[in-house]
Amino acid sequence: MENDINSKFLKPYDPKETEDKIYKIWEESGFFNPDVCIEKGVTDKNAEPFCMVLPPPNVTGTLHIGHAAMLTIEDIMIRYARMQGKRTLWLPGTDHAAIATQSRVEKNLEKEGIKKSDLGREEFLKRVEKFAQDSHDTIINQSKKMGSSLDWSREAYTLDADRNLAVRTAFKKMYDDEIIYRGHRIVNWDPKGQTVISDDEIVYEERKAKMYTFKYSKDFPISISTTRPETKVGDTAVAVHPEDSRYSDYIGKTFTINDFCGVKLEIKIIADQSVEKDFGTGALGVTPAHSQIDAEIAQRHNLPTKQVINEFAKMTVGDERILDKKTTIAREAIVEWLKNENLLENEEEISQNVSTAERTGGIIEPLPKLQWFINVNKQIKDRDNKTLKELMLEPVKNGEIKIIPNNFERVYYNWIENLHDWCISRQIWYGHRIPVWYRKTINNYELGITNENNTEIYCNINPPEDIENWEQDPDTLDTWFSSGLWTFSTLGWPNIEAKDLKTYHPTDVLETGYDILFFWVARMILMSTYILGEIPFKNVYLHGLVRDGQGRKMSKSLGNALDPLEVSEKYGADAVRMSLIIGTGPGNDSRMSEDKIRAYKNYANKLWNITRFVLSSTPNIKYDANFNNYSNVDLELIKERDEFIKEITKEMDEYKFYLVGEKIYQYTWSRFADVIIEESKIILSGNDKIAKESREQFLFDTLVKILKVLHPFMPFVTEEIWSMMPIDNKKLLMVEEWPKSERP
RNA sequence: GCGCGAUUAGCUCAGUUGGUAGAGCAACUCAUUUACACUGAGAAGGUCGGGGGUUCAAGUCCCUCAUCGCGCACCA
Repeated sequence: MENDINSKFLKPYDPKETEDKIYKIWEESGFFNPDVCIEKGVTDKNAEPFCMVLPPPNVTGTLHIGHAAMLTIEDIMIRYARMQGKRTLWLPGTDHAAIATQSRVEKNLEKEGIKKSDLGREEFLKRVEKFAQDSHDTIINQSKKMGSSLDWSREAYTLDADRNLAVRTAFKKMYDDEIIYRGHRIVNWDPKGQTVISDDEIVYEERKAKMYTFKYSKDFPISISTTRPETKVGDTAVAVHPEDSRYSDYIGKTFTINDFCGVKLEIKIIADQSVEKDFGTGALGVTPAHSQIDAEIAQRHNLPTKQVINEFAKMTVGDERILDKKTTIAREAIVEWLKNENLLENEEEISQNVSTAERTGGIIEPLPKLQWFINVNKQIKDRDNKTLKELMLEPVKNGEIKIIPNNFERVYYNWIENLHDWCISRQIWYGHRIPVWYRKTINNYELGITNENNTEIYCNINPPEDIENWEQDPDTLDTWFSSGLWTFSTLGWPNIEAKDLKTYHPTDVLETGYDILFFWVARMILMSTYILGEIPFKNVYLHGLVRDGQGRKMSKSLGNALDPLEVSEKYGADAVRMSLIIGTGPGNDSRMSEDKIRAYKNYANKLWNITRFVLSSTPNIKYDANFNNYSNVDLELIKERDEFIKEITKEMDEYKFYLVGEKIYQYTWSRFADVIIEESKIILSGNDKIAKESREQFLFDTLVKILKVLHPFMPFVTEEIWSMMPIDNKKLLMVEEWPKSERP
């Protein structure tokens, strides 16, 4: 019987006509779900599991090209594992991204002239949820367009009911273990976002600033330097180095300054090791309420704390010159006053790092506030008296968790060494509400302001029964708290008997951008080792940023951003996937250009035409995967091909996808098409029946193998071609077996 | 200040345990309807950032300098 060549091959390959259709076939097959694979007999029920969780994209809009790169790398790993017969799960989800989402919606409302306070908490949250839902739908749709073989039946959201239960359960456990505590400390306050943020959410921006050197008063014996004169109205001490002979006579004395720009100061001279003799005047004005370092000094020396700046970055002391003025205005006023009083000794332009909030851009104001923290230095009984820091460090040090590329291991250690307690409470509305209730009393309860540690506290997974006597903490949790639980909250935890949890945790690979190594990867290790006593994943594969052709960051304002959907529409998702993979080693930034994508679109078509040639040259073939009557010439070619497959299989296992993609490209094009097919024309038109049959089988067999190894990279075109291959009893290509390099 | 990268063809990048410098893209010359013009053949293009060292042998290992990029810390 003659095999009819599909007439589709007479036209160039058209990804537009193909990709949506193919994705639908995959979805309807159910094979994205490992349970279905077992049910339908394509995966052995005792097969080794392989699991990845998708780093949940933020529901702040749409996917960018970086997401497309992430989806591609992960889909390659997943499809490869599935074709190797593993019980393969890739679990999707999205992230509520607390601050990021809330501030996006706030900005949108601002355009309509609406403030969130006008709406109130409930109404505002409805708006955020609507926005989040729309973003979610867009994101899911985009992920499908990229060909991601995610198990949609297990989709999760960091703020849905199951994840909320996980969050409350984790919080309660940490509270009971005294890992979570409430404390009055200097925190990073974002006046723009009106919330506290963690150290990791600070972005340093180098800016020019003026450093002023002056005395508090004419009689004061020591000059000090600062870039923030307005904070000096909150000074309670001047610190000098203990061995600084210039100032030793003054140590221990207290000076009263009756009028420092309208404010009375009591300044004690103290000696502290942390002061550098050679910096500035060698003397440091101590402002305990508005500097982390100063607060530490103040604590060591029992100094009073005097808050002079409020949550709106406005002054709370002084007279009309500074009272209620923004810090920047007050600064000018004080400098002006210093000049008039002849106290200013020096004014110098320096460059300094200004702390800004990652999401709002607001300049951070250190303020003393009562907040919730995770203690990273407390010894934990259930974990061999190790601290969270140690728990995070150990599995990476001893190789239980491998980071690829491994130079990031040192970066990780470096971060842990400098780690302070993690502030987890946020004064925003969109997020997991803190599962803590305070007893209402008549006079001592005002939310978050006068409320002190002596209030009766109830912390539990569920609210107290006599709820009318209690008020829940108004704050929500840092978004990374729920993200930290992601590897197991998505698999059924806190039900520790959940089948998925038992089967798939620890997960195999966590693939994500190196930019969230601390935010996310470290926090997952923290949560998993502490809560479950096991690592969250065995391998961490870090990818870099996708930049434009000139190496610049892609951004809307530069106009160089490539929209993954737009280019997929134009060149096909397969071409976009290939161009995102090739030339991209782990941990390195990569470059993207339309030229590159176009090249891989041509490749898809090349493969299409190779198929056309092979099928039209073998019209009577009865493909036999175990054919053994090969000519000597063909045996040589088989040897070479199988060597090639062996090599790329090894490289797949070493996560060198950028290499494998390129090698398959080269083998198919430069070797198979340009040389082998050209030579075949002579053999196929000749009279040697044996040689002809051998060559037909070889061409067909090699095409089959190319389709298989290429499938993880270019799933759409390979599946489409596969569907038209005259092969008996074939499955979908996505669940076919990855070729073995050894011949029987 | 501490740490991490990078520097190889015009551009983007590979380069395994040290063993005759590789690929893609671009540009150049030729072929002209071929399975495929979303094509084929060919040629060109490199003191591997500089200097020093180890070695029979260094793009690769060691030291040093330079330039670029990044992270963390400091930021009186």
